[in-house]
Amino acid sequence: MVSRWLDPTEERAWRSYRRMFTLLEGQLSRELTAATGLSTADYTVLSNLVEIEGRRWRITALADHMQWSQSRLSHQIRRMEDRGLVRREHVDGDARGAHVTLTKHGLAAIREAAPVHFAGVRRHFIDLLRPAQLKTMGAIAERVVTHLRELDESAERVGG
Amino acid sequence: MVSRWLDPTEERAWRSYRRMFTLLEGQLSRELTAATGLSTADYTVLSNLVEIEGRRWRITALADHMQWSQSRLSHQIRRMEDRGLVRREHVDGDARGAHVTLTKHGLAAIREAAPVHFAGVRRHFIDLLRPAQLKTMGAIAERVVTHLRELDESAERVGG
DNA sequence: ACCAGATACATGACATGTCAAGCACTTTCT
DNA sequence: AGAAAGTGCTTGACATGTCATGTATCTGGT
Repeated sequence: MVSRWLDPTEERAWRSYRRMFTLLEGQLSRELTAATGLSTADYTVLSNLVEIEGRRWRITALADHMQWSQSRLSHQIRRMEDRGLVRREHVDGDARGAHVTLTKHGLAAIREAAPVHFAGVRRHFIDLLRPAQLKTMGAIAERVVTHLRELDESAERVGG
Repeated sequence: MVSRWLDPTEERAWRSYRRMFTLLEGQLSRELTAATGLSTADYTVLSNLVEIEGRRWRITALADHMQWSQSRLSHQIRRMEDRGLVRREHVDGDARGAHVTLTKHGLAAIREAAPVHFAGVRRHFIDLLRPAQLKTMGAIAERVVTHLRELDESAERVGG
């Protein structure tokens, strides 16, 4: 047998967490796409764009912020640009750089999609949980995120 | 502004949960691949195969169990078969069907990979949390999973 | 026995992600 | 100023996932 490196409570936490993620991700993504034609990736990019001053990001900064690889974002933006959701603009003072901004179409799309998205998050996650559970969920996730960030930083100091 | 469909506690729970997943998934997957050459998908398939009597699954049953689409599993198995990790076998009494089983190589691979995987899960997740948090994590995930299953079942009754 | 569906699985076309490399421009150091 | 190294972004090749469809087989009703 290969298992038994986790005790029952641990195994339950881990397995059900994984299963939750898979199912939840699928459900939200299906609902969003059915209602708006946007993929989760589209939605994430648009929602990041709409949430800042000027609605304009440097590509690398946005990739960092989203924890996406720079190349992933570059591909994604190309596809979204092809569909008229976003636009690249040149950056004053750095001819290498590029800004991404929303087009009118992109702005309309995110405004239509956001309620759908939040309704799903509420219905399939938030509203199922008691306030204390929500707090604990936040605490758990922040603990793990902090740990992984520290790991990443110390790896950077060592590796390069 | 588009946000404000979630209050601060809700938003913290949701956002940090998403961020946790992204980072954790990435970390575990990198560690596993670096140490063993297996992808997370490979690992999941192998670990499901090794955990049952006879180490043999019908493809559809395995796909169901893993919550994967049948076609996804079919593609995955083809690739793993090419690398000698699994093998398809015909099923007595149903010429349409196919079993998947581990090869010797696949069995060796999962035995080598499992400790690596569990060590990562421990280090980057389980051991960061207090017992009460683990319990709550389990309860949260089970609540969500139950809800999504019910949703799915009622959709099946209506849709098809 | 026969035919109309159901089932089990595979496959092709296409969307998306990763990794390594390529380009063009900038900065730094002398 | 000029070369080396760094930055910001794109790109191509390839791995992986989805969706629709294809193919073979099986089942149930007549």
